[in-house]
Amino acid sequence: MTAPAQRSNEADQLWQMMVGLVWETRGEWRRKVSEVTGLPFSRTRVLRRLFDAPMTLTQLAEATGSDAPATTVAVNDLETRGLVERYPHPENKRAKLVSLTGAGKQMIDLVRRTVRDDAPPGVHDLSKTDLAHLRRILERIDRAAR
Amino acid sequence: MTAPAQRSNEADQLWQMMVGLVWETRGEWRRKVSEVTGLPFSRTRVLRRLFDAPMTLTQLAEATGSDAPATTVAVNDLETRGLVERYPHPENKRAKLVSLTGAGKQMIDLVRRTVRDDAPPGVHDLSKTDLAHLRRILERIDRAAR
DNA sequence: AACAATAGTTGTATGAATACAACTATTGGC
DNA sequence: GCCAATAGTTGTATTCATACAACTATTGTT
Repeated sequence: MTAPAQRSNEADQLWQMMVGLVWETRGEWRRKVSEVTGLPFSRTRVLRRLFDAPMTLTQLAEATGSDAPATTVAVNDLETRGLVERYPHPENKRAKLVSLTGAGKQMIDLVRRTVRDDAPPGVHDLSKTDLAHLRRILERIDRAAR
Repeated sequence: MTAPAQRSNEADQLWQMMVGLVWETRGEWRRKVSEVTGLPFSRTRVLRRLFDAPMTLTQLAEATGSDAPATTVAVNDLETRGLVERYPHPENKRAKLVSLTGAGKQMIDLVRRTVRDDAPPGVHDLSKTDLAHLRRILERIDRAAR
């Protein structure tokens, strides 16, 4: 028995809804991001992860949900394009740290500035108070996610 | 000038927060859906769109953001698997309507039941009233998105 | 010193998504 | 009846994403 049990509490169920809603609109967005950056989408995923701090290849692989070889290839590509650089890990000669170059950071900024994806109609139709509720709730979730 | 203007109103901004939150966690989800259904992900996208009502191929292509040939292939595949069926459009002999079979509906139910990827901690921590707010709001957005 | 585990690289294979050209069948306007 | 537009199909080519095997270099343990 796979026993679905009833882990289906309100929170998970709502999360599901949210994922579903967002997901439906992602195709377009991905396309735009690729168009603006001139990069395959998986590359920008890597860039995003590096925005806050440098990471080792292994950490990157973990963070992006891909494996080590794929990560190496992605970083090679990004390095060739001058968006990222590798340097030796200070404490572990096996490992390498990957960090964004200035150009890499600019690339992310570019995406954030230009690929504003518009909210679907339903969001625009929300009342002022509902928007306020939504903001408060999302901020709370966001804070907990860090 | 591309004139970004300030369409960046509250709604769009909140939407982007939502996307950001969901996107960061999207990791396993797609994989799980494919695993549970045994279908390429793009197929389940088609199924989802058909859940509410039958559509012509052209409408489907529009709704999924792919082109006509890709849609034909997807529908062929789904039809072979018995998840979907084509029948003639009552008013237009050129067009065909595609609708879910019983098995197709069950497939979507299956996904909804089994692939609930867990809500991040922040969601679980919300108060009862915030959960209620969130549900009401998401339902409203969802209804408008159809 | 020997050995298992970790970190990264290279190469290859496969499946998925996407795009395009070229075709048939039907429709509606003229 | 003629012709452009619409709806769908077939086939092909390309790029992406993903997974795996096999390898080198370093580390830490014993």
